[in-house]
Amino acid sequence: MSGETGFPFTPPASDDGAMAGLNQILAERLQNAFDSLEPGADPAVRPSNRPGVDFQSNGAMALARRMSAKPGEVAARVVASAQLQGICSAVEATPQGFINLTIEDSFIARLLEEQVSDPRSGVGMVSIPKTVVVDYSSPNVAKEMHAGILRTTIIGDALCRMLTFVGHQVIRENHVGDWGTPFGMLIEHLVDIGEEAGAHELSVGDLDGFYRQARVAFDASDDFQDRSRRRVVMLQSGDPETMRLWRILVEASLVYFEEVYAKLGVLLTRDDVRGESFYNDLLPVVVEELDEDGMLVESDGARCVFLDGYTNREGDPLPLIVQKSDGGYGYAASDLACLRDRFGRLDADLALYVVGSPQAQHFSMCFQAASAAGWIPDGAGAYHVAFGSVLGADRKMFRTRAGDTVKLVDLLDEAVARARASVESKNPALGPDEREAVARMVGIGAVKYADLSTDRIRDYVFDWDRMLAFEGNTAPYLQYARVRCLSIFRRGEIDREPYASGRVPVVVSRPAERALAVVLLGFSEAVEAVLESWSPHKLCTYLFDLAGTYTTFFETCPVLQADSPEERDSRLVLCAATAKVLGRGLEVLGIEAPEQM
RNA sequence: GCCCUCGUAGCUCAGGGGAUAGAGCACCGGCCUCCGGAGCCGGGUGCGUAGGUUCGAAUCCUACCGGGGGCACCA
Repeated sequence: MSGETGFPFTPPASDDGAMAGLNQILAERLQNAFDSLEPGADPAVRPSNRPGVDFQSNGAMALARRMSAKPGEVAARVVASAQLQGICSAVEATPQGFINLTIEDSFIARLLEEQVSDPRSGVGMVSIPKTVVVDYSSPNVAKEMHAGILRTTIIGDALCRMLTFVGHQVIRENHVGDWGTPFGMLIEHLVDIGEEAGAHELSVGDLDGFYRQARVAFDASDDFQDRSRRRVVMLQSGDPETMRLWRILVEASLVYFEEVYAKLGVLLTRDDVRGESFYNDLLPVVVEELDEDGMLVESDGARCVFLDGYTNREGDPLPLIVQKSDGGYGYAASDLACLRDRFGRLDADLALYVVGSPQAQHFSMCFQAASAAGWIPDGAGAYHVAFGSVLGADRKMFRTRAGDTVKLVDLLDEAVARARASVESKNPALGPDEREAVARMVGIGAVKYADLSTDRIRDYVFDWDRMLAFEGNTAPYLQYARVRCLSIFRRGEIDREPYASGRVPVVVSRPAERALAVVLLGFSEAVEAVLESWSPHKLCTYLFDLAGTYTTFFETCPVLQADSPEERDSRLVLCAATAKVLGRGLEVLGIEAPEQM
């Protein structure tokens, strides 16, 4: 399996004995009943929006068609043989063939007690951990990290966290651009301004300034161009002095990257850096193996792989250029070497590429070529986790008012500054240290969540006011909802621990309590949904729904002033459980959540 | 020209074969001496167009329209 079409990978969750979601429990129970009519028939269990109904099974209608029977009768037969005692308080087969399922209150309560007792809030560990390589972020050495690097970094990081959470072995790969023809120019510029000045320039974080100056010198001087070209040759031949200068550039950039990653709060470290230079020695091997397989065709002096289904503007076959006519290697060679390395040396089961959608064709071709070359073993696969562009309010590429690309550090600093102002005005009682910490969590969280909460394939519109709002599907809203859950314990001077450990009985009687419990039980399935499609926004949608359901509960069900101690305790469990799920959900998205704000 | 992708309420977005398509913002009206008002309730002529598949289509297929992107040696 490869390419960007088709089902990406075996979904990792729920393949073990850990707690199953309600949906899954019902599906399993109904499966037997469906099997007795037609083995393997899909019960098609879905959440229901009918009043008083929790789930519905839609499988009887399709089955009735195949059996040439009446849908209502098939549904009735399923209902008659399904083992739902103790799980459902009401099961109704409608004449159209819907099966409406209402969960028994006590069953909900019992499951919730189990979930609360589980430190993982019901999200299981996979029984067969896979090795998943996640390629993300990939900034360029000696180039400023701009806002465009945000999406790959944030989405990739969230996926890494979730894969790790469910038990996979995750290998983060930061495919830093540290090699290629621009380095001739950059090194010569370093020589011109002196190493000390160069190091200073790079250390203050004005990487674009350095790059731009080099570019200007390159464009202005034939002599500089010649030197640059010669320098590229020296770099590629491993000239020691050139390599020393190159390392200065790389080192300065890596230090800078780590600063930005720390500010952003992502998992990437220096150990995850595997730049293009790493694959340098593998490029000739890639060419050789492709050649041995008879896959290489010379075209206009370049050595190419031609794949079915790809044509250029003229309708002629489009090559994947592995080796350019000048003997240099194209970036396809680098990505092919990368694939070969990840499935060969790293023994990956899955390689994810969190890269913008403009590169879809490139990856599609690379995956297909690597597959044809036999570098992707059976059962393994590569998948392009594509995403759309970040747009400004004008619907064009996100830029500063002056039209420049936005520096990532500036963007993050502004997010924190805006969050600080917001937190300051809304809770002046916070001490300065705490206020700063909260501002950081809220500001950075808002930026991340804005990026994660919409379908990654779409372009998204960057809007400070919307992402930092305390209303709507935002990080601050979720963080605040969690704070409200926690503040009840503080207000009541109640130790949270017993309520968050499953030792306190849960009773769901009021509709709002019941609704909240049912949503809480959907957490594991929300995580699964993300990993089935590499779409973090599905977890965001779930968390937003949870927060909204909690708010309704909070409005209609007094906790500290409940009618009885049992009711109060049960409601405290609901609060604790909501706080846990919100906290964990944000955590696996890579977003921190404060205790107070 | 070919390929990919997106098009859902005024705006920003969920929903991706199932019953009456949802949320936030904005706008209008109402509520609350109550655990954090950063609240709650009510208010809507909306699935780009046209066909097709299906018992059933916002969802799948085809064509078209509109936006974005890609299409030979930059990565």
